[in-house]
Amino acid sequence: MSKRLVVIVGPTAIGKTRVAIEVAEALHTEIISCDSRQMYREMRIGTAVPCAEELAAVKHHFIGNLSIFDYYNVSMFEQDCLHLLDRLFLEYPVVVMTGGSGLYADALCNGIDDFPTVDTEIRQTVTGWFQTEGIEYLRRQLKMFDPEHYSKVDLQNHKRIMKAIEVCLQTGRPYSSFLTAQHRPRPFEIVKIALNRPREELYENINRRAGIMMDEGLLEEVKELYPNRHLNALNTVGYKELFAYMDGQHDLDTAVELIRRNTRRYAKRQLTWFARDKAYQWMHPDHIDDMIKIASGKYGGHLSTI
RNA sequence: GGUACCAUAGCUCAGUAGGUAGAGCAACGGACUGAAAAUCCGUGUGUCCUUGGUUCGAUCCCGAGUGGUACCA
Repeated sequence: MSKRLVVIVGPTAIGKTRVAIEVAEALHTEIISCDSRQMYREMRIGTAVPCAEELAAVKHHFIGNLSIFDYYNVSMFEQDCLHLLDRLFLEYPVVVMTGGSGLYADALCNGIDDFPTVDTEIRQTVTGWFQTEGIEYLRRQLKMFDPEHYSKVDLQNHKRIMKAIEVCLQTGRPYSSFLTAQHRPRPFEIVKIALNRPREELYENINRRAGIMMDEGLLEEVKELYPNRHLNALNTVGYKELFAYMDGQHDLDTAVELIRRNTRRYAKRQLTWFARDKAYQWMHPDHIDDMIKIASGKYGGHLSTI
């Protein structure tokens, strides 16, 4: 019998946690989180991880499984998920995946090209080039190492250029030679659902949730993390704005407003990402019964797609 | 009730010696292959309060109205 992965994505604060839990409960299965920040156990309030009650209701994977000091990336997530699914599908015919990190979800659904992990020293070297020589220097290096990628990459985006150079240095091969963009077949069926609601409502949720996080003690969480604020994991909405407040760059009210604005912008970027994949069925988070039907493979009747 | 000032983008405001307008913030759209809640790119979205008048032409000048603010009563 064919196994099925039900992917439920959506912008931050849309209500994914509740939906995923209800669907997973109805199907008596477990949840895989695809959220690049909820993995860090030190970041709980600011990443809105499911509460203890929710975690007790349905077994969740990839929540609080890492430390902010750990190195982790999409490819590792892909592999970890595939291994986990091998195990879960022995027990369950259907597994639910939910989260807001579109790249992570896609890595599991479609696969991602392999290339060697880059040594820390090489990454530091390239980062140093950017800091001391600037982006134009990076562009010249990339043009030399990998003219093909140079012609395609966003030359304004230093991260993209740096990534490519790092791989070139690590392997002695052009970065573009690793890119196949091949869709990797998976030994299970994938059903994709994307949640959305009127923008105004989404923004109300986001604005309200920022206040709730502050009430729950986000500032205290951030204060504990302050000494490590330069770690990548902490370059995150909700944390960076409060670090800036602690540095005296603006007052607390301003910091909270910036968290709200930056979360809104993040939500828009997520929506743009998900919209590109036409396989997603867009649904309102309140239409859980329909989602359970889809998740169970029962497509009959009217579905409240939006 | 009287006098003065104001009315332009979602908000705060600038401006046009009369030729249908622009900043900041907010907002909107897009890209994305191992740091992705990251990173990067693009876009003014407007009955210039309403209505008469002067004018080839009014957001701008004049009158009236409406709404607001301040002061005097």
